[in-house]
Amino acid sequence: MPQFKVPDVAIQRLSIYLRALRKLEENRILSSLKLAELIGTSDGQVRKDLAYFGEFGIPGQGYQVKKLRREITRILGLDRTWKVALAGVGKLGSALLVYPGLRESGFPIRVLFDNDPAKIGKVREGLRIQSSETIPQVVSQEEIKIGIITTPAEAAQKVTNQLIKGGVRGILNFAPTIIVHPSELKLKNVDLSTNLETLSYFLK
Amino acid sequence: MPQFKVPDVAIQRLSIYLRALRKLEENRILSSLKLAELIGTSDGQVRKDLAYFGEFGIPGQGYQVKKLRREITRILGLDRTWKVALAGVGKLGSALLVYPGLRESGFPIRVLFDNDPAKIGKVREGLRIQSSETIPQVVSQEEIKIGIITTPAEAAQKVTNQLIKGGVRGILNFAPTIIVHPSELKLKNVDLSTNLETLSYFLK
DNA sequence: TAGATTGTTAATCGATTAACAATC
DNA sequence: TAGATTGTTAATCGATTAACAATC
Repeated sequence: MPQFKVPDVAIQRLSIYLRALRKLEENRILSSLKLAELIGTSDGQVRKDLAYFGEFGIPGQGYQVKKLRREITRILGLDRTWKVALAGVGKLGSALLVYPGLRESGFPIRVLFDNDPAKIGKVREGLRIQSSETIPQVVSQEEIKIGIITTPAEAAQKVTNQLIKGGVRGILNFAPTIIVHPSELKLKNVDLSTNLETLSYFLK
Repeated sequence: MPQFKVPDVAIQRLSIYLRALRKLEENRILSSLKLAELIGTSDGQVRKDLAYFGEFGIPGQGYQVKKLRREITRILGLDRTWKVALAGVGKLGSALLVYPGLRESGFPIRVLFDNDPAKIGKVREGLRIQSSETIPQVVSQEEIKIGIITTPAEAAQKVTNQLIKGGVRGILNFAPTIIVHPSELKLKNVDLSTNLETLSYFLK
């Protein structure tokens, strides 16, 4: 593992390389160029991204799919399960809850929070919806490190603070708002309206 | 409007500036530094982003909220409505369909497509689900320029090709797969698993 | 006028691309 | 050995930050 900082975009590409590798025959060998073509980047970019973490290929030959898959899985920390807390069980939250992809990729949702009294106590997918007030205790007790926020924009900041209090270190935020946070927290925003507005600009 | 290329990230920030401006009193004047603080960037960055498109401030004073709001709205092409086609009416697609934010921000979903015979013909939110086979005709007839893809990964490429055939020029893709596309198409990927896997790396 | 803040240029930083010696 | 492809260094490109003259 490198001491220096690896750019965020490089990590994102590792995740995409891994997705491509999963579709390939285990015993196959492929070159950086072939892998690059599969995902629409350059061979140099592939080698550069991998070089941050070590030497995984054979000069003159290429990379063994099985080995590369295993290495990237390890680099990304995907050789384990990360329990997830979901805050905000509205339409979008419910969609994520029943989406099998989360569990399949090792990020099972294990606790649900909402601040609507009408929802608290209800059971969804076998999980009881709990009051947002209890976030710090529950999250800390369950040793959850990742949160997904699907609350309305107004609630996102408070929920973030509570998740942090409970020991969460990474958050995926779907609420369309800027969240103030300490640098120790890794926050990724998934911003629907910003994406659409960017499209609008380019179509104009 | 500038002839040269404006970086994608700058456009994204304009969208975020606009969101902050919408919350402020119309007649207020604020400095680039104040705006920057609201969204967590630097004053220089704000001025640089705006400078791509013109001069909107008063030296020594700052920016009038009302005017800046209007200008950014115009720059992003948000002074109109963009009809949207939704392909894939599963859990995620349904969540987006009932999400009021899309209509409110000027991107109303107007046509639904799915390739599941059990769904075709059903009505959701007043819209009849149509066969994916009819995408080119329907999209072209309705003059739709933006598509949202919430199909399984396997269907995304075909649906993209059909949307392009119908005249769509911008796509927001939620399917976890690489989509091959001509450079005339503006494609934005919203990739849940890549986001989570990036979190995993940083928490490890 | 003095103080504040813009618009813009120059300096810095960081990521991507090109190129090639080393290696199988 | 000849051909292919890696790992890595140097060159290029592009975006961010710093700094300041112009302006209200």
